[in-house]
Amino acid sequence: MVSGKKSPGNRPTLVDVASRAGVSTAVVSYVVNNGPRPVAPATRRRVEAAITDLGYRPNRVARTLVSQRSGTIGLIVPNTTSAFFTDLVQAVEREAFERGLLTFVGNAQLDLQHEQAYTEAFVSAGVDAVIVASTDVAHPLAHTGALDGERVVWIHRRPAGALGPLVRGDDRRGGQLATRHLLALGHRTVHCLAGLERSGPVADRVQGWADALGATGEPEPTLRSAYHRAEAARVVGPWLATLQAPAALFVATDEQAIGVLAAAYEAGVRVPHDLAVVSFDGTAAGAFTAPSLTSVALPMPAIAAAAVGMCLQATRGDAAGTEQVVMPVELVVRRSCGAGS
Amino acid sequence: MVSGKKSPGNRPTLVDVASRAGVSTAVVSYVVNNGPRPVAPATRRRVEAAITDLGYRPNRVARTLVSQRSGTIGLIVPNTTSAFFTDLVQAVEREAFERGLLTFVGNAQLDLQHEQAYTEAFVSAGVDAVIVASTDVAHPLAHTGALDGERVVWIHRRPAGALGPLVRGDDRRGGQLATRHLLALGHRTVHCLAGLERSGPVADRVQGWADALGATGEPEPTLRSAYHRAEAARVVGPWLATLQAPAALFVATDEQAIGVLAAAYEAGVRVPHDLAVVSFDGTAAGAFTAPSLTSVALPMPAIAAAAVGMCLQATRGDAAGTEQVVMPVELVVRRSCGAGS
DNA sequence: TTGCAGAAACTAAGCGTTTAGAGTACACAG
DNA sequence: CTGTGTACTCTAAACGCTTAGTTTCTGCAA
Repeated sequence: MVSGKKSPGNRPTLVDVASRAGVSTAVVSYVVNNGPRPVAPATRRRVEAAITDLGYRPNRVARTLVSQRSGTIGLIVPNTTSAFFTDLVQAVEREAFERGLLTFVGNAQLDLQHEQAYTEAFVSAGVDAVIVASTDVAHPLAHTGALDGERVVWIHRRPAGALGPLVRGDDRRGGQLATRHLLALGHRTVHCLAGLERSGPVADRVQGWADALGATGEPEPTLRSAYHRAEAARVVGPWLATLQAPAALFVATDEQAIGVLAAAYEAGVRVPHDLAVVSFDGTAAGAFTAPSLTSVALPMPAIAAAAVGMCLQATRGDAAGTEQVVMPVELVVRRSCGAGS
Repeated sequence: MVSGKKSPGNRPTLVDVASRAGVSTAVVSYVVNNGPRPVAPATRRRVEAAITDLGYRPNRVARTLVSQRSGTIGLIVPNTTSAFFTDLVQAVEREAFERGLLTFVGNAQLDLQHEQAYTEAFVSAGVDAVIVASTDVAHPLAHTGALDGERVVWIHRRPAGALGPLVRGDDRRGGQLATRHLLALGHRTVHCLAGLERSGPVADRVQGWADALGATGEPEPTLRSAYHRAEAARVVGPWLATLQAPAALFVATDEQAIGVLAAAYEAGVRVPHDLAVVSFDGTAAGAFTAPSLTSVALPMPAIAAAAVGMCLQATRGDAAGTEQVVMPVELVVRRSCGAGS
């Protein structure tokens, strides 16, 4: 260690740039940030030259510490592998990057403990906001106040008692759309594979299904399964064995529909010939199943844009606690319903 | 603003805890970190009480700034949606969380500019290491020295001239395994859908295919496509139209195989009856296609564990620049090859 | 020449931690 | 009673950056 202050391998800092350009660190900061104060053109050029020469890159950590803004957001999803969340992560991360934000991704693994752990970890990591697609039950942090003063944007559903804007799709209308489409194709009735809970976005879709069937009271879906393909396949298998073809089935999520397709293939049930299927989400995965899925599509890029936009809005803790954006849905017709081109 | 120092909404800091416990911040730090110095049991209890009362959570940002360790890693993948990388992100993030690390995910969008931007952003965000599954071409930062002194772990392939340990699967052997399996099933020959490049992990798989066929010289696959399902479907479509059934096809990645299955369905080519398919990666997605994919599986959890482990190892810049871990592969037999149970 | 405004640059106080170095208090041997 | 450990605890200097508050320097009017 002969060198003066620090081992030469270290990244250059503001001080290095300042001394090389013969100015104070303040000036360097001003030019780096196109700062709050003006810098003379000649000085600016000298600083820029020093920055280039040294290969200086601002240290986000230090910047975050003092400015209280990190340029990062956290995204928490129930899992990373199901079709919908894969698309969501992709869309959010992309949108964020375009706006100069880095994304932390947290996989709650369908577990509230994890969801909580991630939320806290992200906050302590200084994220400017966290986007939560909550596991479909009451969010544990909504009540503890651990989120107070933090900017939280909810996607899909906002747990009871939680604060922060919500971005969601028009689930009920989507359910109607899907069901009516199958009805219009000549099916006398439409079955439904729903999720496990009685409320929340997926329940709304099921409600839409019931609406279209003219049902009243609490809808009772034909089948229920957790939101992953394996479980959906398992649940639908026995049902397929006793199927009176032709039949029609509305599946509440693409993820489950992928399981249904797999089970149908195994059971020798031909889709759409014996069983017409329409699902919900409009995921990328659904476009390349065999057969491809007719699905009610959520405008994922718009959802991501809205959510990320809300992360940037105003300062934390503003009163807009109950803001809500409902995104329009659209039926994308492919093969699985039997009407595909 | 009547309150003493700061608005009460702010999170408590070390100073708050210290003053409430009647100790210095150093002591608080020692108990929080089970620190480098001992703390008397009674004092420790007082500090712990203060922490609980105040709901204190250490600020990762400040901690990172001084300790130069952030407890975060960055993961950069060419895209987030294809089957393999979905599984990789999932596995790495999970492994990291279990070791107390947070994960930044960067989607290079198959673009080197993005890959570079993410790498720099992650480094400036203070990640302890970055795991890169590089877009399959020369990595732009490998040469600029921008990564010097940073801990980088490569997955899948290490660009020429790059430093840092590599974790990869036994691609060539996997290609042999897949091809031999099809041969053993009675096929006289096996076709191959490869990737676009002539070298790298996927090229190794193709080499394995050629090995099994007893070919010599540079292997010439039947078809080539980019690594996404849409492109694979497009490329394989015309070929399917002229297919002499029964035939056998080795597809270099699950992602492409999903496209092949979709195209086959569209073309009325029955898999495995008319076309036996074996692919490579062993992704979760491949288990629920119709038909399910027989695939050479990479041990994803082990790969993630190895990669994350290497992130933690030693300090940055150690000499282990060319370390390499080759993971064993295993043929998972399902339906698409025609031998499935 | 003096005074003053405005522009540009500098100084220094943090942001919330970690951690060497420097006490302090007490127990016990001499 | 003094000297020397031992066992904690405290003080204060970073970490790299942002940004008020202040100073310095010009140019120009009077």
